[in-house]
Amino acid sequence: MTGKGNPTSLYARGESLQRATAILGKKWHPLLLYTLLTEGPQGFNDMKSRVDGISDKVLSDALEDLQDAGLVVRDVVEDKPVRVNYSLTAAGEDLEPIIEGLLEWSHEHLGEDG
Amino acid sequence: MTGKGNPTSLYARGESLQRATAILGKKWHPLLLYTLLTEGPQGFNDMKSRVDGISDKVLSDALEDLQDAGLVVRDVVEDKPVRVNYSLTAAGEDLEPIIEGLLEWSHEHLGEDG
DNA sequence: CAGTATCCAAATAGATACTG
DNA sequence: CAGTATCTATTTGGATACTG
Repeated sequence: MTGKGNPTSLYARGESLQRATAILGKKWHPLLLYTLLTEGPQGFNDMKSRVDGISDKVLSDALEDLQDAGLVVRDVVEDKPVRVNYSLTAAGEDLEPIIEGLLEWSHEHLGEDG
Repeated sequence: MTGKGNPTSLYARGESLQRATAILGKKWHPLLLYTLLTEGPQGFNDMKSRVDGISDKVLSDALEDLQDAGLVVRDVVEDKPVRVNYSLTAAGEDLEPIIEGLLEWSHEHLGEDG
């Protein structure tokens, strides 16, 4: 019980929590981050083929969002054809234990299969 | 690197992740859980006054959703007026380390204030 | 290969008023 | 105290087609 009896700090924590879950709560974001964590830096189509069911537009939007949030970096390799590489920032990598925890919690309490 | 080179297991993990974040990604859920974690079991209006900016309807919907997910239990104490008490299930309590991790991550990477 | 442009459907959240 | 009923606004996600 960390903040017992202190509504102000509860409020401040609420803002932090909401800023964090505004990212992890997007439908595809955790999975995209997890893909980068486990499969390493990769291109647009690599991610698309690994993340089952995502469309071009949604993947594009999601990656942009993750860049804006500072979790992912995009770098363009000027070849022909152009290659683009997505990888995690330190902030993105620091989510690993949280994502693993989520996975474990999900298995324990929501079951292995849907 | 746990699932390297195995798209099938990555896919299975994706489903687990999405079931977990379908809960934690709702705007108010993590904060409601955190309130129950730090302030203990409490009534509807207690939660409402602690969670800044939430409306009756949204709180009501959220609590129902958390019950359906098996994270929160609601019990009615038949007094006059009726008292209702919300508390966490074991599954709800097991989210504590994850929520703390999220909070810590948020402070480190998103800053203390907005 | 790596996306954009449109257009559309569904899901969430919020304001306001009312109830036992 | 503990909600429900409406109605609306906003945010996401998705299908399809096209581009350098």
